[in-house]
Amino acid sequence: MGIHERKQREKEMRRKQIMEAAKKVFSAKGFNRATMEEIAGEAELSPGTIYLYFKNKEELHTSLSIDLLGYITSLMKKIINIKSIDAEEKMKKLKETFIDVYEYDSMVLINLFHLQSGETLQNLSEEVLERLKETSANAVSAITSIVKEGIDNGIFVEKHPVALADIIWATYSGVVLWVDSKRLLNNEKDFVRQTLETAFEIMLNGFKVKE
Amino acid sequence: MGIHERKQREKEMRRKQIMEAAKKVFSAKGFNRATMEEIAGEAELSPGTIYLYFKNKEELHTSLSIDLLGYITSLMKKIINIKSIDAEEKMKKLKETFIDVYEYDSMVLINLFHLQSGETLQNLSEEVLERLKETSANAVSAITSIVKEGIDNGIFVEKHPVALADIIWATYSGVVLWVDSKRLLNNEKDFVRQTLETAFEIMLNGFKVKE
Amino acid sequence: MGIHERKQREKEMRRKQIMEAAKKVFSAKGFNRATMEEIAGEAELSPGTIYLYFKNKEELHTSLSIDLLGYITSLMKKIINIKSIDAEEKMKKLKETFIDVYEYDSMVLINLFHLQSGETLQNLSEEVLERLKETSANAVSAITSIVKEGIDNGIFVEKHPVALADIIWATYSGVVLWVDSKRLLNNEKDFVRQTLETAFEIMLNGFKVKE
Amino acid sequence: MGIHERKQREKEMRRKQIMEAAKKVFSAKGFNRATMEEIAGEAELSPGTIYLYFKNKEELHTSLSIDLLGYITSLMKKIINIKSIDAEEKMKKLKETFIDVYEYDSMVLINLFHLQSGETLQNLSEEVLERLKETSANAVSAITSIVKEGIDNGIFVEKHPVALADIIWATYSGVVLWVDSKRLLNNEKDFVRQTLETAFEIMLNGFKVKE
DNA sequence: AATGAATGAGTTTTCATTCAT
DNA sequence: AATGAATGAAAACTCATTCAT
Repeated sequence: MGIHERKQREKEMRRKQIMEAAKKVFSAKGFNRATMEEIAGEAELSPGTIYLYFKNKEELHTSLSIDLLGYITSLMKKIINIKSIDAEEKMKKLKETFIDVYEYDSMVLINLFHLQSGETLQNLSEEVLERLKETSANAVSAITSIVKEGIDNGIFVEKHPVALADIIWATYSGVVLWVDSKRLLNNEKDFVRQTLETAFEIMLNGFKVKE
Repeated sequence: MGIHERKQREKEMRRKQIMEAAKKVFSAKGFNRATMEEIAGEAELSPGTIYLYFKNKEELHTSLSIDLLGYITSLMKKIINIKSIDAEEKMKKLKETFIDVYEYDSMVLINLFHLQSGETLQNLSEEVLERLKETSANAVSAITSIVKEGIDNGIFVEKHPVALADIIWATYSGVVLWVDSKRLLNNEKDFVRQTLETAFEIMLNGFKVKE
Repeated sequence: MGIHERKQREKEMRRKQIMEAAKKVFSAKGFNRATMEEIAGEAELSPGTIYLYFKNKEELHTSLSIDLLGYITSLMKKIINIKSIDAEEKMKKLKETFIDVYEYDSMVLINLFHLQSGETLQNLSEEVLERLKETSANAVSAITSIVKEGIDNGIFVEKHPVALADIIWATYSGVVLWVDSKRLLNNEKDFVRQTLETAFEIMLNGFKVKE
Repeated sequence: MGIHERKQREKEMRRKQIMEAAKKVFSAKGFNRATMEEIAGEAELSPGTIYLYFKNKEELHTSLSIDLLGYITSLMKKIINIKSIDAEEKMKKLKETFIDVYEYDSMVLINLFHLQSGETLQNLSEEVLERLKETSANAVSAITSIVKEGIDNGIFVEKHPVALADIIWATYSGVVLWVDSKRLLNNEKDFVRQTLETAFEIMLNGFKVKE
């Protein structure tokens, strides 16, 4: 391993370290009330250092989302590549993946869905926006390919695959946000898992061609 | 009309006037970048006056959402009370209402769905939080009653009515936010209408008991 | 009683009513955190009405002090006029009066002594300042006359009567403020009475010519 | 000198620089009319910087008082430690010290005595309040030790030493405030020095056991 | 590369006071 | 005389970001 590679790797580790700290603080305080100083403290670095790795607060925040989005997409790609099961089975696995991700990192997932806001998007740099678009498009296209397979095989109703993929994704984000807000408003238990289960069951049922 | 009633009415009009101005400014700038001074200017009032009618910026913002939520609920109640149609028809009308509301006031609707965030909820006064909870519960209970009718009549699958109502609402908010963010990210056209159409069609299909 | 006199009397009563309310609120909140609106509420009047009777907040506050100062002076004058006792006895009665006043209305008395601050004095109108000066001078002159009698009769040491009167007054205010602050700082019991007793005893002892 | 020590020293100097500026502005304008911006300007710093060193306006103000109080106490401790003189002589030196301090920094001294107000005390942080209590207790205890010596040696009357110390301190603050207010009210000359001289003479006379 | 002290623009909010009714 | 809605100036304070070291 050359000296350059080691430097590169160290740099990458420092980035992760900052993101890990940011995740904690954003989760605890929300975007507005989290301060760069606190994130720096959590990462055991100085505020100035964070700016060597991230252009600004907004982009640090968005980076967390992009990361998670990429991770979800990678999981979905694995599902797509399974040869032995059909689209309906893949949809079921998709549902399970969604639930796993929620349970693994609910706060960042919630942030990710909140990112879908004009106010936030307008403040991002061209570059990060580009990365976000790309990662987002990848996620949708992964879902799309599953849906397409279902339509091609005559299992799913004939709707445009992208439209169906959007609906899957929208339902995912909608359920996560909605049930979370019910939890906050009414001190209810966390019903995201059950609600996602039901939502995807209904959706899958709705997708299927009726004989 | 007594003097007291006139005063009361004037007061109510002033509130509306402020909310109208706030709606404009929040829509144009988003919550954070909107300033109370600008809202005051838009309402042709002084900043101090706003504070006679709303405790703070957060609550002014939330009031817009509560209002819209109450409006949606009132529309849903009308649908519920139609005697001549069954639950499936009512669901279709619900979808149409949702689309109408989106087209009538998309910005406030988007705000409403963004309200579902811990950061925002934590800053509200007990009183406004209570009003929000109540209005929100009313909305869900309206949907629930339609769903319940469908289940009772053997048209819809036997799932808990509240769960299904949550899914309807979550899908509504998810689609609105998701398609809006796609529009912002990719400069796409506004596909909310079509996507809602499809989403509700799929959902309705998924709700129905198969013979 | 003519109509004019009745009006006059009503006006005076309204003033008292406002001052009574102001006393409560200033005592509870301190000058800065007391608001005119709260005082108005306490007096069951509107804010505007207060301004018909007092030029501004500062003067309303000062009026309370002037009133109390005038009351103390009237008590002192009674003592002066007692023919049957000598200056030493009068000093003792003075001490008792001071203690009584403290116990009757400690908050206003504390305010009165805090009034001795450049910041406050600079904001008063010429007229109220004049009344304050006059009332204050009356108070000192009452004490002075007792001291003078003592010096003239050879009971008290030969110091200038005004200087001694100042010291009496300063000690009174100093003890009241100091012991009150100790009470606030250390949650001590209220030792003003005992401390005043001792202070005046020491002072009287110090005043007396030694044989 | 290590790098850490130099940093520490620089930090301390910056604090002093801010306090020096604050002293000027508070003296000229009084607490309420002084603005943080003006203090910052006077210190040739930005407003934000002040908040790196002092939590808020209130605490910056109180810090000035605590400093002076600590200084007075250190002077008193020196007096206590003089072996060659008795309590009566020490009391005389105490008086001189009090006068010196007044002449050295009358505005801060006046502020210090005004600090004795519930309104102010209630806004301080636990930490600063603690420091104030401690410094204040030290001051009283210094005086107490002188008084105690006098009582033990049979020179002073048998009163409780703390009570006598309170009276000394109360008289000091009372005279300073009272004479200052007379100066403001009546444009009189500054008679604090003379009045303090007389007050302490009287008090000392009063303290002494009569043969 | 890392630091962290300093910046200073920017905004909410308060409340004494006024004045049309 | 009384009201009380409206005013609007005024200021404390925060915190993302910079840059000299």
